[in-house]
Amino acid sequence: MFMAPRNMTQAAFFVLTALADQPRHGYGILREVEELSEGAVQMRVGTLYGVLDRLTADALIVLDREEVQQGRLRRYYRLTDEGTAALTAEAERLAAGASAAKKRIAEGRRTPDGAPGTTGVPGTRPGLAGGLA
Amino acid sequence: MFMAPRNMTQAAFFVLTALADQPRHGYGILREVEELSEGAVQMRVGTLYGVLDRLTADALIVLDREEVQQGRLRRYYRLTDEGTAALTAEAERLAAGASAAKKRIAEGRRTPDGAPGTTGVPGTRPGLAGGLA
DNA sequence: CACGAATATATCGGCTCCCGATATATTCAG
DNA sequence: CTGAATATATCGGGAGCCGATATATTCGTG
Repeated sequence: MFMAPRNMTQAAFFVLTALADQPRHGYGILREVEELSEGAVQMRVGTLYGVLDRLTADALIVLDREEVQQGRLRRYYRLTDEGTAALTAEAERLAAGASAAKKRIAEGRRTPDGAPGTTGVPGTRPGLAGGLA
Repeated sequence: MFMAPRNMTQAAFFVLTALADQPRHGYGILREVEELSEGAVQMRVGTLYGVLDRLTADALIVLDREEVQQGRLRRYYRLTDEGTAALTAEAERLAAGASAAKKRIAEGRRTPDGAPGTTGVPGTRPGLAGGLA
């Protein structure tokens, strides 16, 4: 039976993003996530391997190859087609959610003396998929 | 000392978004989240009250008023200024993350025969705050 | 009138998942 | 030799989401 894909966690999202352009190994993912988020996201080692296991189990990533560089093992992972699709969908969902939030904040900022709660005329509801999906 | 705000959960984000334009009560938040996400997000009752408690404890929302409509109690919550700021910041973070992911997906889609792994020339790194923050 | 659905509140146990700490091993700089 | 960086992995605690459950009123249907 088909398992409904539960919401992707933020950690999983950033791991997939780090792997989007090329295969990377665990420690490299850690550095790349920090770099692409400009230091905003600092994923912990303890978080990474759990995420890696789950993404592998869900077939969103696969073990690409294993290399030995200067005596140190490097285990490279890469996105599957399914992983790329999932990342793309998640990116659109995030963008849509962010867009919807911004619109609503702007709505709430309008003159608070206009009989709040009584009118409620939505007219055009923004919604999530506003020009994105 | 300043508490570093731990990452906002998706449930918290959607509750704040639902409250962004006007105060709402618990059950109304549930319906509004489902509506604004076009059915994509169906928050559970068990999730809601935990989120509401945490957001209240973090002073991102406050109890606005209590009404009795047709014998049923309605407990309305509204955003605080801090809550609006947090939601705005989170919306920008989500948009930036989504944007970064899309760019990287596009990068990975380029001709895969160009000596992968050896070059690694970053050139212009997109980063998260690409024209957003 | 009885029943179910919708409205509206709230709690609890289980499960998933993130984080801090910890462990192991090699390379390189001081 | 020592410490930092690189690189792997595991474990326990705690936070947070979900399903189930409970209570109570209103309204529509039979």
